[in-house]
Amino acid sequence: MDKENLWAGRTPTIRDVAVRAGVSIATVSRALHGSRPVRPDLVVKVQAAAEELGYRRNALAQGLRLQSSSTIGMIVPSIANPFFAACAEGVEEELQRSGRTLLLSASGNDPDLESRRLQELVERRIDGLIIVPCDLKRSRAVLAAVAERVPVVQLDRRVDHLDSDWIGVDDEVGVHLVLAHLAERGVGTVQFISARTDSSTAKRRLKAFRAFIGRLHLRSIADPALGEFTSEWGREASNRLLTGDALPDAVVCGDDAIAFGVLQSCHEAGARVPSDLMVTGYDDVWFSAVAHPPLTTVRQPTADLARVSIELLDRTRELGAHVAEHVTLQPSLVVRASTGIARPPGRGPLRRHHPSGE
Amino acid sequence: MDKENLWAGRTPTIRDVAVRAGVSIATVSRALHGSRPVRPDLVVKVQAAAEELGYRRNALAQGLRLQSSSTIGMIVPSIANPFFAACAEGVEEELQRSGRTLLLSASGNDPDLESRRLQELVERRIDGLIIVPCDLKRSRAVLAAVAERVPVVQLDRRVDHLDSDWIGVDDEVGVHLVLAHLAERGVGTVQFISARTDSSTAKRRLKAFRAFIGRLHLRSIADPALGEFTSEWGREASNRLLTGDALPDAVVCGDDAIAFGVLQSCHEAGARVPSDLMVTGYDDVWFSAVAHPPLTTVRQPTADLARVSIELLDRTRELGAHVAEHVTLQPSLVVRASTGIARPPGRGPLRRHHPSGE
DNA sequence: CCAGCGGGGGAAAACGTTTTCCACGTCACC
DNA sequence: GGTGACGTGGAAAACGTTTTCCCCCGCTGG
Repeated sequence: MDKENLWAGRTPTIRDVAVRAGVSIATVSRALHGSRPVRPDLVVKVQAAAEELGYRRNALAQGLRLQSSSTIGMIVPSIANPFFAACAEGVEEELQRSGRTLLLSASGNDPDLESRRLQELVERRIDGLIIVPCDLKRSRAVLAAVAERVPVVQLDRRVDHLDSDWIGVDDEVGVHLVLAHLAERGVGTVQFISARTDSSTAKRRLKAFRAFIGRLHLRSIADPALGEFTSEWGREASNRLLTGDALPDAVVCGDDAIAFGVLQSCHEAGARVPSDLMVTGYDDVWFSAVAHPPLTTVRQPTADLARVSIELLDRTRELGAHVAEHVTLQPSLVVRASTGIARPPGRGPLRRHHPSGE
Repeated sequence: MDKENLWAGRTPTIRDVAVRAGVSIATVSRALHGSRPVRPDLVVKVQAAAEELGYRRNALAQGLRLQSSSTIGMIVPSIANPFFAACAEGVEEELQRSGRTLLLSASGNDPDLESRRLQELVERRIDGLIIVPCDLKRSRAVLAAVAERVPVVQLDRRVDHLDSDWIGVDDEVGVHLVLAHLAERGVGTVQFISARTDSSTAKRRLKAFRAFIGRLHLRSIADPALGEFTSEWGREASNRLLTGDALPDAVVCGDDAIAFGVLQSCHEAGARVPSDLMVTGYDDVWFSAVAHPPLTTVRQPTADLARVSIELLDRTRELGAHVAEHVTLQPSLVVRASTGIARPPGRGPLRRHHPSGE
């Protein structure tokens, strides 16, 4: 087999199809897209020729001509963060329905990196941008510049004072759901462990926390511990807490990753969750359900977030520049064992199978 | 003067820069890329003009002309699976160094979907493809066709009988590490919970498991339970196991997600890990470290996998078609508490802080 | 002083599409 | 039977680059 040839061989173009079908390239284009009527027999011939040659449109050329790459760019702080991964997966899935593809970049929570990748995407002539801006302030300038050239939707997080579409969930409600639930469970004292307020979500959750504890007659035993949205930080902050001389009834975490760190720290220190200490997360990433104990957390509807992101993008595309739209979805509380009743003790001895007779 | 043109939202082209700098477009191109010497004063002028206009190259046009999109396509079964997410993040990071970007798609473990997304990527004229083929057999045909047009690297999984580069880790060694470790810890009986052998990794791990248990004097109490690489399946299989009338000393899981499901099931049934039952995972995704108990697992070096993938791609690009290369990296065992000694009991009563005086 | 050469700028030809024209038949209608 | 109208195919012009030529100019060496 002449693999050699094929490697060297040009991939077939619309011109090759035209020759083979004995028509002009214009006719080929029209036959394949139906953009104008073509005699039925020619359509058949063209399709046959395309099929035989294994013709595939060149999306670059098409994009150049059409001034639209049918490509959407997305920038998230980290792909490995399962919340963002879920959003990205949702977006990707949604895009496939309209034959578009996803250009995915990670900013690593670094505004400079973020800005560079943004430029990259603009150069690729993306038709729209979905971004989880990493920094409340420092992401603003570049993003503003980009927003003048291409439709932009901010997802989850947002920057200050930028007139751009945004889609996210209501952090006030989310935090309120958690705190109200804790209050109902008889919690008196809490500790908030979250991330520094560089991002809008961290900021809003903190603000909401401060606003609601008083109203719900909860008491914070110490200033909120603010670090990063990572399990390492959760572990560290929790360790500090557990070695301190006062323990709250519950630890409220800024996201699930932090909560995992807290849970681990509790296990290591021998603090039992929820009987000694309740723990809550935020995001409802898929494995918060299989944590030990399963985590009470605030669900953000990632599929909806993804869907609406694209709706907003498309609307902006149609309408042209218009007044920015802010869509706020409602979160829901997922109650699991980390704020529930301690699990019942094991039910009697386990039967064990031994290789050679008992 | 065509100030008119420069105005309305049109993003500036190389031609605009040329006009502003008072040179030809050829000179602009050369000045910006240094592809041929240009008089220093002109270089300065061009750069200034480009800067002032906010000029950004049009990657579509460039790609069309250069016959290379400086884009790499990647297809994984699911972005939400943290192992693949880690690989994708590694690839993305690596690509940025050479100014390329990542086109990421998810196949959802469906060969038909996979094939469609593959076509999409080919149309986008990706310079290379990194794929985790979802099905050992059914992914082959399309992939073979694509491999004739564009450099392909299979990552982690691979299809049968395809002459293409592959990079992954040695599953024999990985499984052996786990089993040898268990044997050393005095385990006599084991149960394997993994995924159906539609994928090469599932198949190889199963084969290795079967090959080594005998040699290490372990005994499998039942046929391996084969489902999917999900925590739901782990949970289900484990539930069946725990309600059966025989319990192994250890459960060996095909990946970490399964292991999480198993852990959860154990907690629910009151089986203590590792004292009643040891559990091992595979992949070492980031939160296996914060599971309860932290999971003993096989680490796959995702960053290396990503790096080598791209090296292979680039080499194929340089050399043209060449005999396929298979790179096998070595996994390592990460021993944690899920096969260790049960954690020491809590150290005395915890101090609790109460709102109003103790 | 002239021929040759080298340095460097510009015109123009691709790259593969889509779409606007234009041309050519055929038909219908007066 | 002439003349529009209509239906449909083809030529060609973009889209924004990079790069191959070609040309001009100044220098150098004989």
